[in-house]
Amino acid sequence: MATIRDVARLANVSVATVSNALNNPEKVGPVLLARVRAAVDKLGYAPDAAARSLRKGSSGLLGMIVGDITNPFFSELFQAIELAAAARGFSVLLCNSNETTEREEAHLRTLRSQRIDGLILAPTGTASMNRAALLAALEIPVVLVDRAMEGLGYDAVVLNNHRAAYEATSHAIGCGHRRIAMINGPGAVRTAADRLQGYREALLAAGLAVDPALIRDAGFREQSAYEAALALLRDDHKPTAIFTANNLMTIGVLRATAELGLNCPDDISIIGIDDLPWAEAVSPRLTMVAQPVRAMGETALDLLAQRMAGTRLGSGTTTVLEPRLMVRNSCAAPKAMAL
Amino acid sequence: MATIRDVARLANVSVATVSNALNNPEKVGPVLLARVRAAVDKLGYAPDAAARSLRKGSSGLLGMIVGDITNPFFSELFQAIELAAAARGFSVLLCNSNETTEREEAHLRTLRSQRIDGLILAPTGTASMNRAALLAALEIPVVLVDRAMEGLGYDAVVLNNHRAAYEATSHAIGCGHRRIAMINGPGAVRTAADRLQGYREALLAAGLAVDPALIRDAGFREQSAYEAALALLRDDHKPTAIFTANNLMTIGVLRATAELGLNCPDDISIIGIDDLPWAEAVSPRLTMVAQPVRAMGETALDLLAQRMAGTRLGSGTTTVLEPRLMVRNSCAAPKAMAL
DNA sequence: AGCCATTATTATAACGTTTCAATTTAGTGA
DNA sequence: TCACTAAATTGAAACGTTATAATAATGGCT
Repeated sequence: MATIRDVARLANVSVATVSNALNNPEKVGPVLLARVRAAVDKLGYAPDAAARSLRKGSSGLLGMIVGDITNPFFSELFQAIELAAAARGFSVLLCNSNETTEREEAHLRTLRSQRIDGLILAPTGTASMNRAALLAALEIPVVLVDRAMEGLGYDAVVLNNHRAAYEATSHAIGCGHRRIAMINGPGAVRTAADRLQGYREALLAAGLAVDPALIRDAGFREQSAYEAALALLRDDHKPTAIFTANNLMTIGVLRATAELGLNCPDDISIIGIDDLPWAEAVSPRLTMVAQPVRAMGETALDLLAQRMAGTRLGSGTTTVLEPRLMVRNSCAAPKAMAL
Repeated sequence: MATIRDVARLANVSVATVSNALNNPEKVGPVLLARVRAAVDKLGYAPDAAARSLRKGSSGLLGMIVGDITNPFFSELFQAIELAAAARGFSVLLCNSNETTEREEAHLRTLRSQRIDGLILAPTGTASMNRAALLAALEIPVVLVDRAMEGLGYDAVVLNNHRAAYEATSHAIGCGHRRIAMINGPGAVRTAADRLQGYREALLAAGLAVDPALIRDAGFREQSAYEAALALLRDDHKPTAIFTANNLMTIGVLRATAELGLNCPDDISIIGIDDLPWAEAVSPRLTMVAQPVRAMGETALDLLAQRMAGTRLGSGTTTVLEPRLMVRNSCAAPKAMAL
């Protein structure tokens, strides 16, 4: 593999000139520039990122940690972020924490060794002292996505979770539902807490009571949501609609209704947060509250870039993005509606 | 950020000893070992990957290029590969080519600069001279996944595409179908060609004619598959079953049938290659031919590791993995069957 | 023509590791 | 106790860049 010295020799210039020709073309004369470029082409020279990183003190690498890349929300988010990063000359090291704190911390360690210039973190679960320490040890800008973490001073980009839940619940109410169950994430997670609050307020605003029996914590997991939905739907006094707080849990609920042979939306209405790429492909088409995933990724990367460039200072702020209700067919008027 | 010198100073040993303590613990005495470890802990020292890479000539980084990380097949594949790589001490730089050759080549270039130690490539589209040159310039082991590329001498891990299509088609025939359409990828891609061949042979083996009007090329894309299905289903002499050659196209077909108000499987049966995480969640549950994604990732990484370690030599070979038919409900006996 | 102010070019010192060869220390047998 | 071998420790070179400071070349003015 050709080095910068080979290029310099071939172009008959100094290595400094080659470096300049590549990084500050305006600083080198036209004839040498041409000679260097020709030599670079002929040798197929590609600068060694490690050497550059060592000398410059910055690697051109960003880290991104997500809980589950298999989740369409995260894979779309990564797609948006990688695109935005590439446009700015950064590569992204994607890490899958599998929703466990250990792997998240392990990844944090390797990212530190890689001397990443910035980190996009979708924190798994709840706060952890250890994690906070590892993040601080990174000594680089961090932007949180999807879930904010209070008190650490990081920028964050999150959905207006309250509004998302409020709109979903209101839509169900508008369809004529009175008993609306909510399958939520763990109460300790801020995102889940906000969504619960939005659900409650929508109910209250419509003059409906909040029935604790209709609120289940399924930890944002599909299997638990499946079980919760099964329990809910087997109950004598079952709900006419189920509102799920994320895409995985929506799938779990779908599975439960299919298994029970229930027809949606005739027997049970379903509405969830997080749009799915195939929401329009199934019957009934799924009514969902979509997150602006692309905008989320772009905003996060923008914030990160500003921090890295030093054009943004001070304590982090939380950017709140608005959800969009995608009205389709899975949430409709209950068939056997008691008027 | 602490360097190895800081550790050496604190532990009162030479930098060489610190390096050895970290990389070849057996080569350093117990008391110094302990001193070094204590110092490392106290300083929170993490070796600089760039410096190490520069000196050792290997980066500990693997590259992985996929066409669309949003596709569940690829995100599961990445998950498996990242896990296997981490177990061997490698990090993975994931690149999304968005199915375009330009971005794929751009990624190839940055991966080269990063001096990755190995590459997992899911090549987009057909062969390209330029790509072949870029790959060769990498001068590192490459393992192809999902699609083999003939004549370049790389190892590859692929599905037994012929068998997958054969089984899918046979299953449809077994259900009583006689007019089975196939929505396929571009004929120029080996994967698509093999699947077509499997479809044909299954038909022939059952004594059925191959009707060219029932075979459509939708380029492995959802939208094209949607359009193809629409055309197919509006025809007077329409098929009773549709076989799709990948997951995206299955979604497209689903959308088309939903739009036409057709009931699956009563009006139209559907069977496709690539399982989907939500195949059991929708009604009807989708009958699909699953790829052994996890095994694929592990095999690919294994091959790559062997090449990198130099324990595997010679020209590359293609490992063929077997599909698994997941019989569910979307492919059933045609209702109005002309006997 | 001669001087000064730019502008182009270059030599060289880092950056933080690993590794080789050299040195020191410890251990053995006579 | 001494030579000799093996094991432990270390000094210093090298990896391929970039950036700084120094030098060389250019051009504009009197």
